[in-house]
Amino acid sequence: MPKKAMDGKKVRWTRAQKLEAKRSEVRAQRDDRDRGQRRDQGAATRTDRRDRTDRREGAPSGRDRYERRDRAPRRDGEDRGAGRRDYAARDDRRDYSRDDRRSDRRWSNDRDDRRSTDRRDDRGGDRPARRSYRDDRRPSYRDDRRDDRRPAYRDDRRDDRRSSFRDDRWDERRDDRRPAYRDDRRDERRSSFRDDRRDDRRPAYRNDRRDDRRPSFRDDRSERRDYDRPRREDRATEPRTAPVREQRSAEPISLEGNGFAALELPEVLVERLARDGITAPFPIQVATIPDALAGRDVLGRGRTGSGKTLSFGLPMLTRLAKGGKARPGQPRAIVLVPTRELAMQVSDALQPLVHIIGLRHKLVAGGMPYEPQLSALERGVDVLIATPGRLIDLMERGAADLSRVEIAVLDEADHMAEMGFLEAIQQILDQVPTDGQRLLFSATLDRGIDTVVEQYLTDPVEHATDDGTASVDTMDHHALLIEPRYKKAVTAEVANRPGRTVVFVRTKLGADRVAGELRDQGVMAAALHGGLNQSQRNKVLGAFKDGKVPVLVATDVAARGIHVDDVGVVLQVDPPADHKDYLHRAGRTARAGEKGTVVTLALPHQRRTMQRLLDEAGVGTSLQNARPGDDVIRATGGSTPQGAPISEQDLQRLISPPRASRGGRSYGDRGPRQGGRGRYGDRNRRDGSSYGGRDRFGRGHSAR
DNA sequence: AAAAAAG
Repeated sequence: MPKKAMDGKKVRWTRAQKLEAKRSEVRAQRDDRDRGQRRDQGAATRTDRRDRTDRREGAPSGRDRYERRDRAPRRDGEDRGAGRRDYAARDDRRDYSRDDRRSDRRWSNDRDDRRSTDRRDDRGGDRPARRSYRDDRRPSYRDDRRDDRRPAYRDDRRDDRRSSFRDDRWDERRDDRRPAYRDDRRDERRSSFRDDRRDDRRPAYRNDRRDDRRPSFRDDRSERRDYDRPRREDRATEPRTAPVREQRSAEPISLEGNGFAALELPEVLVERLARDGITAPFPIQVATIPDALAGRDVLGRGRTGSGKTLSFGLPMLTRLAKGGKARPGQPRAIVLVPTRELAMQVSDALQPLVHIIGLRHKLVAGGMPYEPQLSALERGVDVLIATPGRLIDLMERGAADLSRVEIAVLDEADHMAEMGFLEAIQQILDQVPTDGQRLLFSATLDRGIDTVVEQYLTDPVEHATDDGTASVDTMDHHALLIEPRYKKAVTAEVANRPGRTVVFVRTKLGADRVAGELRDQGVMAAALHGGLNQSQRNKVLGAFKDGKVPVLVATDVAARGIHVDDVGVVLQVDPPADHKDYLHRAGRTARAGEKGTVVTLALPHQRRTMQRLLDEAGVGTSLQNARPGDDVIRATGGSTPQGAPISEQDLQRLISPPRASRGGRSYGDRGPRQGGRGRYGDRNRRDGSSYGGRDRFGRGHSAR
């Protein structure tokens, strides 16, 4: 790590940075032993990387040079945020307000222009010029970014990963008490893969596809398989006026008075939206679309359900359609989202628009087969909608090269800026050309989001369509103080209501447990959490969207972005961790102008935390005592459940109807099918039993 | 402290 001083400048570090440098050195030595002479290569690469960053962030002022040096170790260290934090914490910089910094950044970018201008005479220094993607600029990027850099990354990471892997296995070998669910997950995953591939189901799908879809996109779809289901359901629930196909082509669509047309979006897009009954843009769309169309970096805040997907989707597609063609392995835009469900939703929402404007998109996320994603990339894809893990994976495989990304979008950015995610996001965004457009959307604009904003956004326009607190006018908030012994009963009463209910719990185990308890009391409920394999997740979510399962018991996987209409009540069985989480969870109801109720349960020992949380969230309510049967609960529409216990098998039968039944049936005709479990009953039962095992385990705990 | 994201 002392190699860092290689550029000849004297380096001043804070203590923390020295420490980190020391650690890195130790790591490097260890790597040395492992890898022999590769080290040199790696060192050279590091310099390279730094060089590039300097170009982006560089500014001639002494202060800024200091800052750069100050930050340098970050690039090599594990924690890339560390340098910046230190910097922010330094006494002598306390007066250096955020605004100042921002204007500095703008300045530095101007300088960036000048540098390029020096190299190339024909470029103006103003933003539009900088934003253009010209062929002759590219080679320089490629030089910087490719070849020698990537291997270095790969080595680093692989090393880390390998060691952690080793530990894992080691643990397993000597430890019989290994966490149950880890094992479960691995099993499930494996079996799901096998299922995916083995596939006697495939023929049925293919028929299905041939029926109602145009052949030109068949390629793109060939991987759908399991993911097919929720997609359709999305489409069915998403625009409430879900038009039937024939209706669409029937009458010409008038763009008269169409709010989207007024935003100067291409007619094809406006028309396509109108066909789904989307003619009036939401406030956040009105606010952000013009700026995004103009190519500016946008920082958008809006409650989930406020239409953020279109806010970035429309301008993104419009700008992409204006020119250029995706080259193999080089997407022109990336949309990063924190969860797979969200990725699928975004992909679905954009799909008709992407296609109608003549572009190609691809969903790239974990838990899905690689091959379709690889081949789509190879063919060339304009928009990549991705979760960070798989995208990085593909980058490392050399399948995705981000050096020609013109537009980068971060959805639910506050979540992405959290510990553990941030690093991945940085790794990805570091690969994206610095002069591209960046759009950042989130329900809240803090939680360390500024790190990302400062690092990657240039002179962003900020649009917020609400004040960031809970909206009291469309949402009723109840906070109930209950005794522990009533918790189960109150939960069931609130959940036992007509319409959809989302129940939030803190842990995965808790989700399984509560869902089980609800079913025991005769309330049809299913758990959704990250411990389920992808196909289970899809099935559960699909069944919930279908209305087959009215109660979804979820961890915070579902807190953000999951878009289901008509969720009347959000019930928080476990209080959220902080007021942001409260708002995110609450955002699952009262979507798109509808009414909704948020009920939060708190136990006596949680009373004070809970009240503080309510205040912070800006919900104007306070805790009230409640027991089963109280009026408060009646007021939410809940009632004491009377039904007979629902078994695990009943649930499974409901959420994963026999596969064979799907072949040849049309869109609208997808109720539960009579006639038993069919040929694949066995498969279902096998899935179910592994799930049930965990469930019982969880319930056992709850008896305590 | 938990959850999410790569197998």
